[in-house]
Amino acid sequence: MDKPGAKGRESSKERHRQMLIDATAAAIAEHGLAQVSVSRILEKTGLSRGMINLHFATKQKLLVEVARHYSDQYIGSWNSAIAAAGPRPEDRLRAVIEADFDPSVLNRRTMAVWFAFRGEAHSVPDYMPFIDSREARMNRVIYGICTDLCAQGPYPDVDPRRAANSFIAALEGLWTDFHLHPDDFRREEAREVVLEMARAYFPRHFRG
Amino acid sequence: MDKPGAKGRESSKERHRQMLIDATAAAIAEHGLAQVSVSRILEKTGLSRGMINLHFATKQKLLVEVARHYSDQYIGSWNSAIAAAGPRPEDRLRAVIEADFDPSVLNRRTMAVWFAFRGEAHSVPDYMPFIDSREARMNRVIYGICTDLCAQGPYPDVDPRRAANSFIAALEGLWTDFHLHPDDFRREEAREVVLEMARAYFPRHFRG
Amino acid sequence: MDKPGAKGRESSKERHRQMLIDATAAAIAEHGLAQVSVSRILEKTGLSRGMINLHFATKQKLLVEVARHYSDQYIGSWNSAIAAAGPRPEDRLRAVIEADFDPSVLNRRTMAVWFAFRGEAHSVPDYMPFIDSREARMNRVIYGICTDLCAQGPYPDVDPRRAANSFIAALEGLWTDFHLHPDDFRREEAREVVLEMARAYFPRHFRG
Amino acid sequence: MDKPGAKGRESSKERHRQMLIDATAAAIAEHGLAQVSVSRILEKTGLSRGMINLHFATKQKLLVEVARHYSDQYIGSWNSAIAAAGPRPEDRLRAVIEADFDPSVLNRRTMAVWFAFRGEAHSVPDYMPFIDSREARMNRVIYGICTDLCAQGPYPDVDPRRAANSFIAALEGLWTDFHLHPDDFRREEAREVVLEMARAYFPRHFRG
DNA sequence: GATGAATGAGTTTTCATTCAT
DNA sequence: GATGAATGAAAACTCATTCAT
Repeated sequence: MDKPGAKGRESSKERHRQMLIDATAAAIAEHGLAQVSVSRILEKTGLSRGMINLHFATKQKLLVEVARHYSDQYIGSWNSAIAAAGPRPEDRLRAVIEADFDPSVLNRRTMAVWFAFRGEAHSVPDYMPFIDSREARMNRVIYGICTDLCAQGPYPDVDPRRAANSFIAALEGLWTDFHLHPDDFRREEAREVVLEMARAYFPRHFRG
Repeated sequence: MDKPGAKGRESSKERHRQMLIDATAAAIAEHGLAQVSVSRILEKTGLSRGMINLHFATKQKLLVEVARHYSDQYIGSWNSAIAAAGPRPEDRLRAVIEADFDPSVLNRRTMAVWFAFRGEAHSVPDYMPFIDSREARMNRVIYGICTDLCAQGPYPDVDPRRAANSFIAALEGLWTDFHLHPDDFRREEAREVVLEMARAYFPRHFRG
Repeated sequence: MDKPGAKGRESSKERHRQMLIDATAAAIAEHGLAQVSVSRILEKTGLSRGMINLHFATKQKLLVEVARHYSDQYIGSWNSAIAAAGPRPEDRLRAVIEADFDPSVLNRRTMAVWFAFRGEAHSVPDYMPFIDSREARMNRVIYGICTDLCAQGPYPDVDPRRAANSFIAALEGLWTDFHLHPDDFRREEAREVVLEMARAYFPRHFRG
Repeated sequence: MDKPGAKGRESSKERHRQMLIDATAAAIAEHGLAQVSVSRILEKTGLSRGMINLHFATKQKLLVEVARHYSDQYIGSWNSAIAAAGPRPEDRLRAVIEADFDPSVLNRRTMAVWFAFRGEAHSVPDYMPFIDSREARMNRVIYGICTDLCAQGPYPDVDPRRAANSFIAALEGLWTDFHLHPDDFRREEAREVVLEMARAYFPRHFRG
């Protein structure tokens, strides 16, 4: 169908694209978004100067693709985790916590990228969709879980909306903690913190 | 003691310094840290080109002073809130929550500055002390509160360390929420979210 | 072996590099080293602003390359002159004198460059090697010549070390004379001055 | 005649003037003429920023005054040396040599200043008179000495004009040697080099 | 598709000079 | 006379982008 060699070229194109996205994330983690330059990205790849403009037209569009890439990856692993968890709300909450602290997501580079784009989200609106996607998804799923838990209660004093918000905020805050102090962060302890929150709100579901 | 006129000059010097810090914060909020340039800062002040280098030597040092300024301000208002709260742990926790959601701290510009510097904290280590100061203070105070509450319990299922971490994380996460969606943020509701957490952990202190 | 077109690009790169070195020397001669600016260099070439940083990274490194260039050129013509002179010390001394007063070396621009870098040699140590190379070479060769002449003497009153130093100093001093008063300088007369010195020290070799 | 205190002010004015000239020379020696800035001069004196413009109107005029100062000083010590030497040409030549190698003249700072201004002499014509003054004076005096020596000869092979030029050039060249390698320079040996030249030209006067 | 030399707008910084105090 | 904050032109350098090869 394609000309001979076309597939090889196609895949080298895709490979270059991916190299550039990885190198950009690395450069953000190493130098900070404000100090990322085309040269710094390229020196991590060995590719030629024109490459970014060839594949992404502008540096700014490459940055947007980086945001998209990490967002997609996060959403993907989240979806898998939820899908694998089964229907019980307590299992789903555990899955969500697990997913958020998984090293494939919660690692230095990913957090560096995530926090970098958040810092600029208002001034570069192109980044917003990829930041929002996390928030939206989380909101929906965790609110659903809390509603289910309350329904199975009785937890007369728990408002599912507020409980959901506190879980979301705590997960968010623990990411921040990791980002700022990755060396002191204890992943298992962080999970326990959120599970203990769950126990405080929903003792019947999380042992009581 | 001063030469005549020295006072007028002195105070205008200090005024200009402050103008530059304010303008820089405004520029960060408006354009993002990566897009802040000397020109953009100055056009907000009407001051002359050499001014930043005269007062701060370099743009980078001005940025550090901005970080310092917002950190100092935050710590100051926190300290006042705690000091005013009296000894009871439940009052102190309420004061802390109140302080963190006070519009003098939780507003667009301050959050923009806060999140901007966090994004670069690893690549520009000069920012770290001013970011860390918040974490350290919070940790100490909130852990103290939780310890007191547990001591006055009985809350056999609550670990004060973990409870403290979840409060810290939730406060942090709600700041993030404000930063990303200031238009949707409901300040009063956010306070309620944290108070409901408090009620879940410490029902006897926060009414049950 | 090269990609098509690479050769054309390559050679134009080298040509631009050379243009910048030439233009810098011209600017030094015209404005003085202290007044040489990137703009002044570029306006002599018609090249674009980024060119100096592209080819030399910094203006300072370009200046070092200018020093290297003139040093290399001087050493080269000196070596040829010595090589062509044959073994007899009187011929070699004549060749050395000839080389030092040759218009390819002793001309306004070259002297301007030479004296400019000497003026800064202590404060910009990068210049030193290129200034020293002249001194070292001269010392070695002229001392050798004087030793040979003395050996073929008898010149009981001549110390070859001192004679060599006086020739070196005189050649140096006549360069200075040219540099300061190029319009009054008489090249042929300058040669005669040194030859008469030679005759005073070594009458048997330089006719008596 | 003056108001009381006027003399004190007068002399403080003169003292400041002199401090600035000294500091400028020090800055030239330390940083090179091209790197001398008003700030660098002032930080050596502790004087206030406006001082240079107050005393010399512009930095450029201060530099000219530095050139004048060192020229005046050189000419002065030369004149004393000649005046003290008596009428005999061989004594006068000895005095001239002595004067040129005297540490009050031949020292790092003075040479740094001297060579710095020479480097810029063509591009800043204001420096020229102070550089030329040395050449002119030397020429006249040394030519006179050589003429006298020849007249008292017989030195049938010596042309007094050329002999004079070679002495001037050698003195010049030995200054250059000192400037470039002050650590290796042996003052006494340098004097001997010139005296041996004298002996070669004028054996009857300089013992043979 | 790929390269990397070239461009030039825009950046930060320096610095001689001015001038209100 | 003396001060030093302020100015703004000009400096060096950075860098995303272009485009001939």
